[in-house]
Amino acid sequence: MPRLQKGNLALIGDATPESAIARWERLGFSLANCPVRDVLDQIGDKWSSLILLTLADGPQRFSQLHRCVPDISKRMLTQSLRNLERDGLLIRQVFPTKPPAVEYRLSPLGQGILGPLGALVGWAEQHHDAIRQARREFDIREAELLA
Amino acid sequence: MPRLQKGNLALIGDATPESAIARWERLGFSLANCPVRDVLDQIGDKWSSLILLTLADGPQRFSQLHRCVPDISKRMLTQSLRNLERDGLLIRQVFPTKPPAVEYRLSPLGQGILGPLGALVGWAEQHHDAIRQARREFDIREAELLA
DNA sequence: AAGGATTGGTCTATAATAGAGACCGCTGAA
DNA sequence: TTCAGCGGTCTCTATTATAGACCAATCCTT
Repeated sequence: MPRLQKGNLALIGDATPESAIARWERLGFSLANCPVRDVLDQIGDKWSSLILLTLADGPQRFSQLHRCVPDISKRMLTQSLRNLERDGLLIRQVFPTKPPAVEYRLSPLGQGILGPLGALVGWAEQHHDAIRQARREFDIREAELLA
Repeated sequence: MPRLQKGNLALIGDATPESAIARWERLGFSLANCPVRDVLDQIGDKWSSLILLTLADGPQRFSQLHRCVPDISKRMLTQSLRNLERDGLLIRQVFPTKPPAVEYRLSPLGQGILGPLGALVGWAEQHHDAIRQARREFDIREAELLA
């Protein structure tokens, strides 16, 4: 149920002349067709980006991935792999050996996302210290307010 | 509780000569100090990236943001803003008017993440159709298996 | 030949998290 | 007076994640 009704639209944009909705539309986030929410919500979850980065080094089998991403449960690994496969970012290939071996590897689409994803990871690494210091300072300020 | 004990470490790396742990270390994901998990888990949640992108256009007040990000609840908006503020990505400024006005704006750090984040959004926009088609095909294949 | 480990998962029970929406004191406008 | 908006907080419920048992088949060790 959308919280933003027609009746409110006229009221939007009190600080900027351009309305919020118009700004979203201009940026391509038309709610019904928003790549940010539709794509980033998937790969932005707790495990997907980790899996993609792990597969960057080459194909891996299920149990290998389970060991490579240490804290993930089998259930979440299965689920994340299914989502990534559904989005076409990786390919699941079953070898009919006994017992069957299952290999996961990046699709061309999945290879393609490594660029932007790597840039974000690079940024995170580069500013990790600054972020952690900001957290420490915030927590100190918060503790002072309670005291 | 980590699922990866010392006892298992010797068993890792059956397909590749390099062990999984060594690979993680080489990539900088030292578990205790992993920027991917420590940073991307925060900004990779459902709302934070949306908020950052909204603030890219300029400072916004609480209620403006609430209208700009249509489906978010006040609770989650407060929480997301607090997290982003704690990480030093945005600045919360209270104007002592009556009633007080609260303005949120990107910090220099927050401005900096717009680059990598924008690259990822750009990628998402560019490949949105391919992803949606992959999903359709996956769902069709799945339905066929059930039939 | 028995016991254990490994394969790729599924299933259930429980813990953590997200969301809906009521509520708050205060102010300005109708 | 009554209503809307401000910037939230609070509670209750619904959704989601996690831990961990379990599975059948196959191998290796003893």
